[in-house]
Parts: sequence; structure tokens; C-alpha cells
Amino acid sequence: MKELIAKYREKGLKITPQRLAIFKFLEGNTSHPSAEDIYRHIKKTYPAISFATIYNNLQALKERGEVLEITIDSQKRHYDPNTEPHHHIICTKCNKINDVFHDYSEAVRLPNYITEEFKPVGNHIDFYGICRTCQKKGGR
Amino acid sequence: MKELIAKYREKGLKITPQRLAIFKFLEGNTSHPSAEDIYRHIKKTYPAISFATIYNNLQALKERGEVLEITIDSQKRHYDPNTEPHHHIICTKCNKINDVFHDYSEAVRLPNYITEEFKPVGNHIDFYGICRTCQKKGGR
DNA sequence: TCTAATTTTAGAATAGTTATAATTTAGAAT
DNA sequence: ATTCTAAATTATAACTATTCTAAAATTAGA
Repeated sequence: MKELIAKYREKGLKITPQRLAIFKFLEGNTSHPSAEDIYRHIKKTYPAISFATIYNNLQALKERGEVLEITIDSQKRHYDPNTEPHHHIICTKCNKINDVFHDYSEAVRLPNYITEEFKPVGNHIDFYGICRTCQKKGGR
Repeated sequence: MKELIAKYREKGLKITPQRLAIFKFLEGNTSHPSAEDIYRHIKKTYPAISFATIYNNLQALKERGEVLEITIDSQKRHYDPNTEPHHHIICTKCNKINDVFHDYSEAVRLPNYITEEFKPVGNHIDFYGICRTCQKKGGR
């Protein structure tokens, strides 16, 4: 909590209650929330919160490398406070996004015909699968 | 061309000039166009073309496995008529999407703690890099 | 040629996100 | 403690991509 405040100060951000609430919600959160998920959560405590505040803060956090924007869901963006390199597996039925922690750095190398043209920066691996819950639901 | 028509017939789709134009534009296209890219292209020949037609046809083609929807760009969807398994590399400066043909099926395996929960369906690998053109432009 | 079903079209509607301008607040300086 | 200024929040409008709707047009088969 003090760390939270220190972290914000370091980054040249003013400490507002809304901001703290957003940060607290995100910290350690592995649910990959969308802006709306965050909005709905914060709204419980700050009913006047605006979407603009959510997006402003996400922007500030993104710029400072505290949050990653995940572009897997074609409907909306999701946010991930875990900035360690990791990958995701998405259930093709319920669309839930889960983390995959595994180092593929050796295994996944660009072929030469690509490295001749591109200076590599990084990679994301998205797996698709059916989660246990959806398997149980069976059929379709 | 005849193949095109045959292909559509097989799939239970009526053959309209707009549809043919869309299919012809997509066939063999490696530029990963967005709906608007397609719209603008078709508009040259069919000025009355509507976005609804573009989306309708993309939907029809998606359902029939002729086109894949790519969710890499957080702004909009892109479409890829190449349904062979392959991956992509995106220039982090100009956002151009390029193909990567390389088989990572052996290298990229889900760790056990994931396969216990998920029945694997597939994966996408997105690489990020800076293309030669953007490298030349230097600096920023 | 006639008809039924499908497709196209224009335009409205919706969802997610960004921009704007006024008001409020945090935090530094006094 | 009070004042001040920059930054943050808010309500709202605007914007972009996409989907929906209903009417008109077109395809393909009888």
C-alpha cells in the first residue's frame, strides 16, 4: 500500500483515491480485465467514476510499463498488470484468458528470411483450448 | 475464375459481382487488409458498395473457413485468406503485418499444468520487430 | 418468365474508445 | 494553515469499427 503510493510518486503521478483503487484492483490481478470490468469494480466504491478516468489511468500505466494491453479479443482490449514475459491460453468457448508461464525463447526463433528484413523486438504466443469447465458443459 | 464460381456454388452462396470482386481481391492477398481496405478497393469498381456487404461476405467466408480474422491490431480486425497454419510478424513502427511460415508445432508445447486444465485447440505466434523500411527511417 | 430466397443497400444503432472543456483536487510553495 | 498551479476527474460529445434493420434489387431454379 505504501509501496503503491511510492510507486506512483516515482512515476510522477498524483495520488488520487480513484487511481489508488484502480491500481489496487489491478495489482496481482490475473483475470485480464477489460476497461469495463475495471469500471464496474471501481464504481462500487466510487459511483461517480468516469470511463475517461479508467482509460486515462490505463494510458498512464501503459506508458510507464506497469500494465500491458492485450489484443486477443476482437471486441475489446484487456489489461494485464503482469509485465513479466508470459503467454496466454484462451478458451475458445467461454473466451476466458489464462496465463501460460513457460520460456519458449530458445524454441521460437524467427527464420532467416524474416530476420533479414526485421529487427526482432519480441513475441507473444496465444494458445487456444477448451477449459475444463467448458469441457464438462459438453456438446457444442 | 471458374474455380472461384465453383467454389462459391459449392458453399451454397449465390454469385454476385460484388462477392466475386471481394473474393478476387482476397485470393492470394498477403496484405492482411482490414474491412475498410477491402471496402476502398471494391469501391473503385462498385461505387455503391456498402460496408454491410463487405462484412456480410467476410462473415460468410469466415464461416466457411475461407478467411481468417486476425486480432492483432487493437483498432480493427484484419483478414487473411491464407488459412494454412502460419504466424505473423508486426512492425512495431508502421504496424504492417507480415507472414511467417515456419513450423513450431514441436517447439511450442503447453506445459503440463495447462494441459491438465485445457484441451488444446491451436496456437498463434505473433512476432514483433522493426521492418527494414522503418529501420532506415531511423531515430524514433 | 416467374418466383422464392438470398443479397445488397442506405441508414440507423451499438460498443468500445478517445477528445473536450469545465470543475475539482493534490501537493508544492508560501 | 492558506494559496496557487498543474494535473486529474467528470460529464458529455465525438469518433471508429462493426452490427442490425428493412426495403429494394438480384440470383438461380422451376
